[in-house]
Amino acid sequence: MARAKRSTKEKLLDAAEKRFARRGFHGTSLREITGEAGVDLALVNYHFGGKKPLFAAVLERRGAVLNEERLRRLTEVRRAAAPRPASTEAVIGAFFDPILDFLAHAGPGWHSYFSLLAWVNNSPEWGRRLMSKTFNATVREFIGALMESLPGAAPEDVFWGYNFLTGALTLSLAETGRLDILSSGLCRSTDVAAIRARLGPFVAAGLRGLAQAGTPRG
Amino acid sequence: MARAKRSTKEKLLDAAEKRFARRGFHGTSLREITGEAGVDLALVNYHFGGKKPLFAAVLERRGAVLNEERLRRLTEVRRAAAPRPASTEAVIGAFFDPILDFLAHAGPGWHSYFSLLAWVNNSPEWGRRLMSKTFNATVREFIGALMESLPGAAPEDVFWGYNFLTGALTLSLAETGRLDILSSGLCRSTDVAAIRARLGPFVAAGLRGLAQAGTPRG
DNA sequence: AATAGACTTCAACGGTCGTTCAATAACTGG
DNA sequence: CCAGTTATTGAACGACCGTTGAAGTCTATT
Repeated sequence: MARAKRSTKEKLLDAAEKRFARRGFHGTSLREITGEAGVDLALVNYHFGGKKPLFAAVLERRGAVLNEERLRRLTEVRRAAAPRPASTEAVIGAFFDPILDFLAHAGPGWHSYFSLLAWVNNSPEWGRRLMSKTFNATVREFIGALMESLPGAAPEDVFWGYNFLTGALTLSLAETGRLDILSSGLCRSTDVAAIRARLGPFVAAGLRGLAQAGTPRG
Repeated sequence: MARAKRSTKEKLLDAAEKRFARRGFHGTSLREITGEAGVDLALVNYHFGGKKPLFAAVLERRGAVLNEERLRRLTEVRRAAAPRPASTEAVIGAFFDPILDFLAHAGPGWHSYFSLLAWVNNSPEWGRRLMSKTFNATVREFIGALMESLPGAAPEDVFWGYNFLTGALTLSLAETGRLDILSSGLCRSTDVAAIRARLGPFVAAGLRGLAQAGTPRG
């Protein structure tokens, strides 16, 4: 075994990530989490200080990794295009591809994490504070890059475009299985390659369409 | 008072709709709901048979109204375009406009309902069964109409396009307030007119882009 | 080996949950 | 007005919740 033993904290984070992703914050009990982690109930409070801090820690752990990778790719596509601004497609790729790469090649933890992220992003209860705290700085960078890639587009249109973009991404990550039923099995919610092939073109075309439709208005 | 007194069932549905929309199924207690409704706790079980049946009834009540209005408009745009298929924009309008009209001109109940719908749609726990039961028949009609409006598009692309479309809609309905923060107040999550002006153009362009990008693949 | 500190265990606390049931009240058709 | 149904009340049930504190174990340093 080359792998070091997982610490108690990591066991708890992994188990919490998995359970929170499936049933949300209120639908998951600490006894479920500690049971799955094989760890005593009281250790949640010892290591994290409570249920809510544990939830926040789950979101933060991979969120930091995701932010770093996204910014790395954004810098890359910007440098490749300099001195012109990066294209809309390239910016979108830097935003989506880290997620899709982690989903395709990393462990099942990322699967749960993105499912949880989809849940949080649509939650009025958590979406505002928690998402903003972890992701706002990075997202603002990307929105800025999108504005540069769409000269003449109204800022409001780009903000709303980002909202639609992340909504489309979010529902794809939630893996509710509904698309499977709707398409009678033709499409599968878990098909990362299918998302990769389609989500980018969809939102790039959407953003351009929105920018063009919006310009004459202003 | 021209309005008839609300029945106990309606009071419970209204209160449950409001509370479930804000904190989800597990985050809302029956005592909260009955307290807000001003009725006795035991009446939930008397009238609905339990918490889960109440939740399903909340989803079903306005879902039936929404389905009816959507299908009415779909029939209308199809007849107006006959014998040619309805345009992608017209089909999308028949799908979105009932929601936006209810939001803009009907009572606050619809507001809570759509927020709840956004929550359910992204939930792995409820999204599959409950959404499918109430909405699949109608949604299949719309997907069929979208396919007719995009001749040559691969069915898989249209199914995925619908997934992105409904994801973008869903996040807009969730009203998490995150867009307000991201845009420093420039955009407001609750601005129905802003959604109406942008969501249609965005997804129409996205669907066309997806269909065009997909065709050479097949 | 002794000691200090970090970690883990166990049992229990008060509180809230969804649900149930017998009783009472309100309504309705005769 | 009465009988029979429907609706409402109030209290209570057992189960599970998040959190706590005291006691025990492990680890590293002296």
